[in-house]
Amino acid sequence: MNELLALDNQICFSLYAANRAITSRYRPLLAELGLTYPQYLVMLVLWERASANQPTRVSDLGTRLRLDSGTLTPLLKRLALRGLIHRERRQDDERVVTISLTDEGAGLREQAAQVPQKLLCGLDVSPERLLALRHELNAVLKAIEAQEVEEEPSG
Amino acid sequence: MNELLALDNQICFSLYAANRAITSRYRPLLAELGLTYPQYLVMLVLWERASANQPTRVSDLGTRLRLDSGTLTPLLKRLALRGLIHRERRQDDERVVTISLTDEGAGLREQAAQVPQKLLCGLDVSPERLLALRHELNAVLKAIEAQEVEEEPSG
DNA sequence: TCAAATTAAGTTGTGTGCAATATAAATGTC
DNA sequence: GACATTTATATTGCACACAACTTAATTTGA
Repeated sequence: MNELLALDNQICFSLYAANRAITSRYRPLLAELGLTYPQYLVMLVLWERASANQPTRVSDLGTRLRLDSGTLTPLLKRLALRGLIHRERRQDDERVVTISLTDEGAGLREQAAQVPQKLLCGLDVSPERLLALRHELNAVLKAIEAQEVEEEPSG
Repeated sequence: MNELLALDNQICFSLYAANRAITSRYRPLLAELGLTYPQYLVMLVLWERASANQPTRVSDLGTRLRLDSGTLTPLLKRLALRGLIHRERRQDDERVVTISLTDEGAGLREQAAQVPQKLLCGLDVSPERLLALRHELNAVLKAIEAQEVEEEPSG
């Protein structure tokens, strides 16, 4: 009876289960917008950067979302197929693909603005508590990522 | 600049990123055992139930891990192929498949017992803080799942 | 008792994640 | 200026997740 191995004592399982549970709450709301959850995250980044007039490369999305091209390339192709974004090779550096919003993609933001409230209302956890949880998660994320840099001192 | 839509203000993104970050820390440790992360979770449940002499059905794993047969069936086939488990249709109810550990599967527990410590040491977050985070995550998970039952009162 | 409903697991198809590798363009170096 | 190195993205292959559907066995109930 190794207590350390008990499923309920694994922080990783709590994260795993909570993440999937939250995602499953988003799914029907995002389906109304015709988006999957990772596609929604990509759109959030694009909306954010567009309103700051920042052009966005595939690698910018990767850095922000911690995703590589193996995930992003097909996802972006689907968003392009849906008419929400443009993918364009940059003239002065043909290695780079620039992602920009179409009018439809930019317009979708208004509908998306409803999503966070819709999700929170009906969830029996106070906003303060969620805020605290978010801060804790970010701290753990930071600690893990700091460790990764530490272990690859390939400078 | 809709603050509600800012990526950094999305609890869901913190969960998503932290979950993948933690999982990526597990990956090399579990690779030594020849397990993926979801396979590890299944083994945790099997070890736990075996030490309590509880037989385990596919649906027991599904309930505990919140996974359906579409995920579990192929995963369990891979574990069986690896020689860690047996899959057997129950005699008295042929709809049910019982999962049991092979000797090798049971023996793997000793190696797995090293995993949690290995993961925690090197992570610059205090155990107390992780414990608090786990409790918070479980509370949110419970709130979400309570809501699901509430919305499907199909009794 | 026997057809309808329910239950348990399996199958199929789509969309991630991620490792490994490939391709092509730019950069650095001699 | 030719060649090795680096950089940015794309491709391939595998393993989840999950919705939708199928199959087969059991239970229910008129």
